[in-house]
Amino acid sequence: MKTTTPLTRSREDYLKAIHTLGHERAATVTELARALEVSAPSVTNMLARLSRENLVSLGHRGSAQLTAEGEREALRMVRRHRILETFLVQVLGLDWSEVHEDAEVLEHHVSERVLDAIDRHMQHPTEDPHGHPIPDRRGRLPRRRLDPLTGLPAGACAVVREIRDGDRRRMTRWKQAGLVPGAEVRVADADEHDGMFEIEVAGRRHVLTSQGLDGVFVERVREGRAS
Amino acid sequence: MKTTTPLTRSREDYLKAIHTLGHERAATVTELARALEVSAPSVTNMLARLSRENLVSLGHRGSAQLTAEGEREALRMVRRHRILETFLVQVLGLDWSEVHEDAEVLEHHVSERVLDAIDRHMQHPTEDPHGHPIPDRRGRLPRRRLDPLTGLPAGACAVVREIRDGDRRRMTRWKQAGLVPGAEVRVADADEHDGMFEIEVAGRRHVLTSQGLDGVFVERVREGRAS
DNA sequence: GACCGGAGTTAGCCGTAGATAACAACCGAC
DNA sequence: GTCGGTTGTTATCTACGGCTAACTCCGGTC
Repeated sequence: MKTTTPLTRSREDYLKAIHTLGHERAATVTELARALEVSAPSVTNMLARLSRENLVSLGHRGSAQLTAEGEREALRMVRRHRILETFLVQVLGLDWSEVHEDAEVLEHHVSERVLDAIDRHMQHPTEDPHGHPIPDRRGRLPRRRLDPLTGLPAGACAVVREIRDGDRRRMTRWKQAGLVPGAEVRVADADEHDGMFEIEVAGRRHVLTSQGLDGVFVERVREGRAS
Repeated sequence: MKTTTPLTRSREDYLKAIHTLGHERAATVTELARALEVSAPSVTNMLARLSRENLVSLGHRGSAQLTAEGEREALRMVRRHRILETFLVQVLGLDWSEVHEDAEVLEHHVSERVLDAIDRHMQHPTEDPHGHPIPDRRGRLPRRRLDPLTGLPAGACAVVREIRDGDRRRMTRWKQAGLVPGAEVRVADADEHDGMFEIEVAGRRHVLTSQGLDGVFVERVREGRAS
């Protein structure tokens, strides 16, 4: 085993992107280029390096899958990112819709020591402000079964569990509507034809398109407590 | 005025080094090479760039002095560094003898927004854990007149004000001896010939060489309160 | 005033990680 | 089965910020 050189920022970004894109499946060059905002040749190039370094294994038509080691590194980054986001919101009082970019930078530069101190300071949180579970030090992540809010039938009740990082404006809108992790929602009306969605959060009604709700994940609840 | 590209990490390091080396005078290539742990040609090279960008002005034999703009940037980095060190110690509970390296990295990567939040969280501290004053947002720094502890005559009393970042082992030793900002010291004996120094801190006596005390700065106090 | 040594510079190289342009390979449609 | 568009690759270039080797330049000493 060679002396492990610390990963560069770029590598860490690629590994994380492959991880989030490739849940169970492999990530293609084009997907990665879009996700990382680089050109396709740059991706091919970097994938070749990561493959040489045994962090990814290349599949059909250049698609990439993480090796065990790559997966470990990716989860390490996910952990760092989520701890930092939680910190920025809980301790520094920043807004959860705007901390993503900062965490994105800091996750690459905070030392293990400082990260641990931050984690300790917050008493080892298990969820970030968007509701995502934080992997433990060994990279283990509780597997949950969540449904996209837009998949629920009219009348269903659920608790919001995760807001998957998307566009900031959308997140702000959701937040204003009360769609934050932990909130109870009732689907008042779901029209499959035109994609209109009427939901009730904390007693208030909101009408949104199902596109506009893409990224909100919930856990269904049996009985409807909201009216 | 051209659209200001943000400085790179390297440039920020050079500016800071020139600032700390060149108190009133210019910094030479060799000094910078040593301080930044790079080769002399690298320094010449970077100084040429910084000069082109109007951040430093070159003097006799390549020596560098900060321009007004360079000075502003350097003080910006000093401010960031000190705020971060204070944060690491006060909020995260890390040890003041070991936070330097972390602050050194983070000062380049923390966004203005996060830095402000940190500053706010600590209620705008004016001194870092080593006693150094923190420049305000406009880069102003209270000018103080401090004396090196080793410059005091036998019998003199003083309050420790600054510990200038040196070697970690030395800092730890000083800390164990009680030589921290705010501590009162009495010089029990100062032998100019052999450089032996006997000091009294918090009632305990310590014998050190004047070399071993280089970096401790104090403010003299008239009457000796310690016995 | 010649010479030596240290300080600085010049020339040319390396690795990282991007980019574009041009080519190849594959897939689906017809 | 051929064609067109999508997808990926190759070749080559760029910028940054390092490096070494080999020079020049300057300040003193003898």
